[in-house]
Amino acid sequence: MKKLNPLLHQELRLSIISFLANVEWVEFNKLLEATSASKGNLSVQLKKLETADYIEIEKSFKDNYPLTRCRMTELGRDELESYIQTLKSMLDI
Amino acid sequence: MKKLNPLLHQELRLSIISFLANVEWVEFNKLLEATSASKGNLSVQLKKLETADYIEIEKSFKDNYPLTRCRMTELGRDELESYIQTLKSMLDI
DNA sequence: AAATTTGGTTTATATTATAAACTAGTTTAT
DNA sequence: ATAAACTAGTTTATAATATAAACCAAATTT
Repeated sequence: MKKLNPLLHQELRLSIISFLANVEWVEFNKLLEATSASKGNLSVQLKKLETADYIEIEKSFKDNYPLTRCRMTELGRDELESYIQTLKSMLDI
Repeated sequence: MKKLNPLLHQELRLSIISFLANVEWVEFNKLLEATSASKGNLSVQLKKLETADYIEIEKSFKDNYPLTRCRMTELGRDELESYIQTLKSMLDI
C-alpha cells in the first residue's frame, strides 16, 4: 500500500491545493474565503506548501496594502495527481 | 465546502476502514500486516474507531492466545461512503 | 491624532499521532 | 521446574502537528 503524502493529507492544505489546481494566481483573502480558515492557520499552511515548492507565494502591494498571491507549481500539481492516485487505489474508487 | 470527517481523514484509520470495507471479521495481526502499522498505533486507532462505533472489536482466544477481531459497522460504512463523496467533490474526481 | 481596519505573521497552546515501554500470559529449551 | 524467548496485545510518554490568539506595521477613517 503506497503512503499518502502527509503534506497533502491534511484538510486545510488539501483544500488550498485543490482550490489552486483550477486557477492561476489567487489572493490570500480569496483563499481565506474559499477555505474558511483563520488567517493565522492559512498563513502557516501556505508557508509549508511553499517550503515544499508545491506553491509559490508572491508578495506585492495593491492600493497601498500588502497583497499576497499564490499559485501552484508543477511539482505541486504532480504531487496532487499522485496523491489522488494513491487515494483512489486505497479506496477502490 | 463540506468538511472531511477527521476520524477518517487520517492515514492509518483510513487504511483500516478501507481494508475492513471489503471483508468480514479480520484479525489484529492481519490488519497489522495489511497496514504496516506498529502494534501500539494500531491498537490506539482501532479503539478510536470502536469508540465512534465505526467498527466493532471482539476479543476471544485461539490456541491459548488472545485473539482480537474487528469488523466494520453499518455506521462505519456510511461514514466511509460520505467521506469518499466529500473527497470526490473536493478533488473533482 | 486617536481609533479602527487591512493584511498579514509569530508564537503559545491544544490536539493528535506514534513508538517505546509495559502487561499478561504461552511456549520452548535446559 | 524454571529461565529465556515469544505471542498478542495495551498503556503512556514523547514527538509532531494543527490551530487560534496575540501581535505587528502600515493605511484609513473619524
